Amino acid sequence: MDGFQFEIKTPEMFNLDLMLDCGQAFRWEKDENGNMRGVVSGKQYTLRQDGDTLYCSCTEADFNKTLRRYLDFDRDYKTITDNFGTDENLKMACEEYAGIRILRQEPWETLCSFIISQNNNIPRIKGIISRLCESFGEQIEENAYSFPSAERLSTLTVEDLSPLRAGFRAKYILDAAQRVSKGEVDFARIDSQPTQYGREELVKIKGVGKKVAECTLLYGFGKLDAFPVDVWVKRITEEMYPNGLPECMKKYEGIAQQYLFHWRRSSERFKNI
DNA sequence: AGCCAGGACAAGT
DNA sequence: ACTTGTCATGGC
Repeated sequence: MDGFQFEIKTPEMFNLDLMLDCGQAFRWEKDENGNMRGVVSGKQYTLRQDGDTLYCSCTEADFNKTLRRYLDFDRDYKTITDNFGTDENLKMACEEYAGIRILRQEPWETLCSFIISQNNNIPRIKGIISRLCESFGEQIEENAYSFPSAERLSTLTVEDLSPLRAGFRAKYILDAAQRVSKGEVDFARIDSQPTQYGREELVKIKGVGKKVAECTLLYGFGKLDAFPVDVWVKRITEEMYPNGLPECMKKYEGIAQQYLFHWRRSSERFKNI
């Protein structure tokens, strides 16, 4: 495969396009060659999966340092999802969406992205985040920008953010930027402490409720027991698990959630045909 | 054209 | 403790 510096055999249960475009991250796009292009930790990457080979635009060292962790490359999803198999619903969901992994994004980008996601649709979420990076991030290539730091955003006003057209969320972004850059919300501590600590800390930010907090903990801190409940997951818990989540989800509620979310959502579209 | 979007918050029972 | 209206904006 030309244009790629490095290739590596993927583990089982690894679907690049699916995991990068399933509502966890909002900055990956398919380029003119059908490759996935996005920015991680201030560097642009182009990736492509053919069967069980992953092609990367970076060196092996760079892959090991950044992407291996970002893509949750070394986790054994086979064992985890096999264990989910004792629950019939979850079993079907895992089969249908096999290959989705939980990304480990940067905490600040994750928090900020999911603040923007509230009461919003994915195409528009992407647009707002894209304008945020173009306006206040650093240009790293011709058409690629880093995600602006909390420190940078903490110096801005809601008027400064008006070009984003983020609506009522602009003031939430600023409150988050200020608290995070001051260290009032301590990411290092959230990272090292149990999930419950992060739940209590993150909701101190204006515009961060339970859902956004759980998403940040799951997709930004790798807390796999975090369990974001949006409208779709709420339907699932009410319809299928009125007496609580099954035992087999324990410690991996967040992974289970990811499969169930897509499964329930696609079954809804099915109704309309 | 209008409904709704991977919610949060404040005010009201 | 639950329910309801409101919040900007624009995708579909």
